[in-house]
Amino acid sequence: MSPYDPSAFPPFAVTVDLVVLTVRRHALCALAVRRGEPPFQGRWALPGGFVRGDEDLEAAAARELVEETGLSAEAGAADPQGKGAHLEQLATYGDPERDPRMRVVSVAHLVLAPDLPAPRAGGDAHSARWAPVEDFLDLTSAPEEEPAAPLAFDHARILADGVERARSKIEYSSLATAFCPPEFTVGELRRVYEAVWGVVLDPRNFHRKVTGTPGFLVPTGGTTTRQGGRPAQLFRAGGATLLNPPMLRPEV
Amino acid sequence: MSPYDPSAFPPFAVTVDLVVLTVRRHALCALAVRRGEPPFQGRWALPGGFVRGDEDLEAAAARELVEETGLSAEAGAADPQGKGAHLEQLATYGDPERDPRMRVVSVAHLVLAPDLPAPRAGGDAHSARWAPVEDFLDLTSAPEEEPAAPLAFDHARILADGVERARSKIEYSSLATAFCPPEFTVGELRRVYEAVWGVVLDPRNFHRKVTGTPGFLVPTGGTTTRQGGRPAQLFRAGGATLLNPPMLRPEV
DNA sequence: ACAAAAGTGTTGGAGATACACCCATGA
DNA sequence: TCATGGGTGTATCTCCAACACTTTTGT
Repeated sequence: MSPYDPSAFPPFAVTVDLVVLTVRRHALCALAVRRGEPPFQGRWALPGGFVRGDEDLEAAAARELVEETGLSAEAGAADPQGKGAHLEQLATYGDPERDPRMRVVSVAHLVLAPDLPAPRAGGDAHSARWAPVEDFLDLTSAPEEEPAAPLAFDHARILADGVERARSKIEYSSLATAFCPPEFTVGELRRVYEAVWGVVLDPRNFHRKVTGTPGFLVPTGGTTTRQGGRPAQLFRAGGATLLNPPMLRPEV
Repeated sequence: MSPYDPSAFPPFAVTVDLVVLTVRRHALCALAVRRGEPPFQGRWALPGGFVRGDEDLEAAAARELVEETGLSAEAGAADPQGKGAHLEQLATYGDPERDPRMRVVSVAHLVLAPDLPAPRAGGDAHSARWAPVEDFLDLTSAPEEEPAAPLAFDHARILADGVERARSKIEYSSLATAFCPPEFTVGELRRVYEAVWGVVLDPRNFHRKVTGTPGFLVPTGGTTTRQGGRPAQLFRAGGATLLNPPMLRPEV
């Protein structure tokens, strides 16, 4: 079986799919687009598209993100300037039956973004929406408004993997700041943790912990009262990417 | 840009590459095969091969593992029976220039195996060897015997990612047992941690910690003196996959 | 004045490190 | 008897959960 035997490397299509997460109204939400063509026409799906012949995987993910949401992304650690969203590779899905049209291998990417104005539906997408991840994952509970219904293809599985990655990664990295605007308060950061983990945290201990972790937060000097109550200090994300000690998720 | 426009999905070849790790003589070692054909003929590389047209990615990885090493693998958590090695997806590498012949996307997988007899070179591989991972990664230090030289393609990067994954995963999961034979002693498990992390651990505290973590180890009732000294209890891997509390890696 | 959110002090307990000490075997 | 590795006990230290309490705004 020489590697030059054409039958040894059957042709594949390679796509990128995006799990785009944000925190809105105290809930972890994912971006979904409505499919305009078969298969799964009219169903919700993750944004994504084909990788071009001369394009790196990460570049393809960043391009699709811009096309479908208008967001710019920066790979690697959350960028302290807040110019764009965090983007990282998630996992690759290649079940031979996952796309009825042909053999498609999809390299899923995870994007974490601050809360944004309504998503702009661009490119192929006929419409786009944010919805709480439970609407796509807990098919047992019936959501109030339009049920998000099962996602197309194997996208529910991909979304679940992305959510799990985000939940575990904010524990030992400073990635939670990727969900915040460039300047944010400790309370806003705490609400990110509470939404992503689905727990309530003690505000006092949380404050001490994050301000005491070296490199996590740097004060900007400003304050804000946008959450009401006593004015809160504003912070930017610090340079640290790994938190030591990690944030502790309350036991399941 | 309809998805049925042929130019929209240029053909890719999809391969799996394997980072196969084990602990031998108190060192973390990786499996490498010598390439029999260009490009990089004669150079060491990670084992791997093309994914077949009707084959799942994980199945392809397991098949390549058997073909090149004779090892059977079981996906997911380390199998308590010890019938095969642990296998999980690592990451996907798709730089357009990574293979000079054509556009190849490689889905790398991580395999953790107990120490084994000499690897059997099967399939395409002309020869195979275990070598300490430093021989492939620290190109500054000159190894004693044959220098392993830089690995072919982007395999040094893939190996580094696999090693990093193994190092962090044994911290919060029971995966270290995948490096041990089906029945093992606490001391043998400790030597796995020491080799993978490159540290020395206090045997007394380590013993207390692992035997006190629920679900990590289950005693078989037997004992052994194969390490010399006082007979040690034998254990199997317990059902737990996530360790709570995690093992703590001594600070860098 | 009151509600709401920010931030500080204090305390008790869980778990980690460091290390003294004992146990059971082979040579 | 000694070397070797296995295993237990115990003091000290660090960090965390819990919660009382003060501060500073908007209404």
